[in-house]
Amino acid sequence: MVDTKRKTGRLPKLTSLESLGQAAECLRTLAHPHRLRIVQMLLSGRYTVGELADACEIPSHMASEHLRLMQRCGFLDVEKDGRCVYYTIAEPHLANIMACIESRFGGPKATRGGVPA
Amino acid sequence: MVDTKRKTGRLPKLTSLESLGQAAECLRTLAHPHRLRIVQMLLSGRYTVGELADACEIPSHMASEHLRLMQRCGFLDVEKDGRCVYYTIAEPHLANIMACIESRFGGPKATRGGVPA
DNA sequence: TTGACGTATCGGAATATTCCGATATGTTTA
DNA sequence: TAAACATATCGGAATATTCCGATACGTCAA
Repeated sequence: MVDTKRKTGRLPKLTSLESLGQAAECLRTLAHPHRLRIVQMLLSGRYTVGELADACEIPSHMASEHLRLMQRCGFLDVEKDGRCVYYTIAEPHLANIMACIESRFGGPKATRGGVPA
Repeated sequence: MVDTKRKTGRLPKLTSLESLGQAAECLRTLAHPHRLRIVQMLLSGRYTVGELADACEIPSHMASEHLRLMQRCGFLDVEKDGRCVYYTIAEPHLANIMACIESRFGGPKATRGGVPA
């Protein structure tokens, strides 16, 4: 049996497992190099599917799938203009998380496993 | 062909896809409710495998697997004492990312999809 | 209308992840 | 020594993810 009160009183304030499940879902949605680049692009303005696909060096129908995924979980908004579709950031917390990521992985050089100089 | 200079000069400073790949790997490692809870616990001190397993309401051999995963990618450090194994945070950036996550999902109530009141 | 273009969707193969039971290792106590 | 304990590892089933080709949809120009 799980004994959660074996040593009560010393535990930190824990986020509920349900909320952590939602957080994990969001992190999984973000956890892809092309989707991270898309978010990084969109944090500086709006772009079309084709522009984002070029920036990620992938065919546009794959960019479209990534964008749909991120839109469905509330990260992005859509705006149609003629035959172009513009995506924008909808979830403001993405700026914070991206800042965390860039502070650790930001440099153009990889610095694999170490802290950027 | 990918034409990256179709509209030069307006792109934001982009992190290399290689670095974003590493970032995505780290995010995937973090993207699990039990692992998030483990990190949240360890940010307040050191705990044994059994204590972390109890906090996650999982059998300890599963906590052990999560811990090994996070240790292998440099998130955690290990310290043996008798027959107990204590884990601690090794990657200081985890505090930042966890703060981002808590600012969005922090409340004990789920507030599914909305911002905590 | 036709054709080109930008975007979106579908189906399937390859791969990765999660979870669990069984079992193994090392440590302490009797 | 044997037994109990804490932790770790292995093998496999169920599930999820990623990627790709093919194709469909809506819009615009000729």
